Amino acid sequence: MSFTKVVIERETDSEEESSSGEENDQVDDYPSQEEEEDDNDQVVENEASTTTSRKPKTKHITISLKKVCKVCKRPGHEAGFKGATYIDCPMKPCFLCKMPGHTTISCPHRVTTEFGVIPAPRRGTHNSLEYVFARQLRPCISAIKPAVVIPDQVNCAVIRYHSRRVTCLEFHPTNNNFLLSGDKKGQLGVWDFKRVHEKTVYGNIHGCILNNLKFNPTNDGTVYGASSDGTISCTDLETGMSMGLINLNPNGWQGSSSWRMLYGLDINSQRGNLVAADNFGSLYMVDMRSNSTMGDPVLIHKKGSKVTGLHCHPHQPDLLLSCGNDHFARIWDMRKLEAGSSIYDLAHNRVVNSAYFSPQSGSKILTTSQDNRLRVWDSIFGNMDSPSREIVHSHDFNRHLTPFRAEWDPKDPSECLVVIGRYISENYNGAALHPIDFIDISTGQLVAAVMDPNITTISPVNKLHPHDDVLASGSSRSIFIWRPKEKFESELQGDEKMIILCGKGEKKRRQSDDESDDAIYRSKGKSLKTKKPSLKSSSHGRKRKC
DNA sequence: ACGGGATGTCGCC
DNA sequence: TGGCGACCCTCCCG
Repeated sequence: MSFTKVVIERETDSEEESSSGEENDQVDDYPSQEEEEDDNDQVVENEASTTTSRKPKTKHITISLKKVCKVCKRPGHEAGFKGATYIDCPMKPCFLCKMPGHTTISCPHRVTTEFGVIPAPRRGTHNSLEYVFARQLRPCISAIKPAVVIPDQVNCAVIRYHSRRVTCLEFHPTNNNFLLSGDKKGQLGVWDFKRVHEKTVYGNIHGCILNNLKFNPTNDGTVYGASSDGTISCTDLETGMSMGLINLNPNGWQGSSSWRMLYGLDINSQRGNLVAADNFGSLYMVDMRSNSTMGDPVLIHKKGSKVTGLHCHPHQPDLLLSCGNDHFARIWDMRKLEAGSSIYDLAHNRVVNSAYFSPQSGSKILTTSQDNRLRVWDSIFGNMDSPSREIVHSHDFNRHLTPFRAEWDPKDPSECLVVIGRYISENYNGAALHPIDFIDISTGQLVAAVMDPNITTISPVNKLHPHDDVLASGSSRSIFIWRPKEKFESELQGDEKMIILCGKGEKKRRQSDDESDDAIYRSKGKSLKTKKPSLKSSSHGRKRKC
């Protein structure tokens, strides 16, 4: 192991070294004497003695510019990006599966097409019913699984659409080309991605993070939003006029310990209720006919902990699913909602970012937890005491990123395909890219990892279209629409894409809210004549059918 | 090109 | 139980 060595000459006259502390500063407080000896003491000592004997009046400080690990500050190894490949610190547990003894590079879960699956232990699974299921039914299920087309090419995009990072996306339920987006600032974007220049951002609805958006099932011209400003809004998409349904901070800012934020949001159309939950563990219900709150808030997660998500069962109006920072996802009967009365508590090792019933039958639950695992809980064939499957996948918590949430494909009748962005990057031809992963939860296999060489940021927010083969992804402040390559080519005649670049900076955006900053580029497969993001056709995007 | 800032969660005291 | 500091493969801006 050889490190660069630099010798600094310093005039000291006859004076003794004033303080060792100063010297320590120069060598960056590290390494300590003992470890210095351990590593390459010989060189250091020789250097010091020869230099001092040659020039007695000059004190030489030998600095070994040891490449110190950026993560653990120890010498002998390096961590961080080497080109487009990230080298893990060997002192830390694997960044992917969180187990000690190896790094991400050598993690057995890294190649998720082959591994990545831990079948969770299931008690009492050796009965005859289980045997019959495994022997006779399971092969049929995989055989009838329909071919799924993966949207793998960027079709159009709005670069820097929002002035802060995107936090949620929602497709319009009936108008297939409309995408709504929320951001960290509380702004609501309405974009017609078929006529890409038709986009609006409403900035006066919420004061901070727009955490969730849900359409009104009886009037799809209005959308509800839950925000960290403590309000639930109901906004008319045409006018941008908004009405508040709940305000948990009517007295304004009284300090962070009392400020309430709303995260989870869903609509129970059969019961005519809107449910929302806050960062103190409470659930609120609103009657959508009268827009009035119903009853008192109910504590559904640990007191003082954030409820990160809510989801109503697609068929059974009495079932509600919640998840939170107390490491649990819980199933509730809405007819008797009271603290501690949950039907099931689904335990996780870390914070649960999201929990969703499967979109068609509602018989499965998909959870995303910050322990880098997706879990599937099966209410028909599984035991709700433990997940029927755990899938190791990189979607860690990072305070600067919108939390990752694995989402079902609403069009997949077999309820197997889910989409989720990936945190750790992969080296694709010298670029560190963060793919959006499509995973088959019945096998744990990675079906596709889609990426574009121009999207170098992480895409934590992803939504699959309810009817079409379209994926919307939110990456930093930009929004991308992905479509399958075949469709893309037949419908758009070649590689044509529409890319909109919004204003360069926030300052500019603030000064003029008109579209003058925007530039629209049309691309026919060739690279754009601009240094701005060009979104050239990607040769990296992989597409497979499952 | 580099450095600062924003700021969730968790473990420790 | 509450406050504080460490964690972190971010991302944007000056």
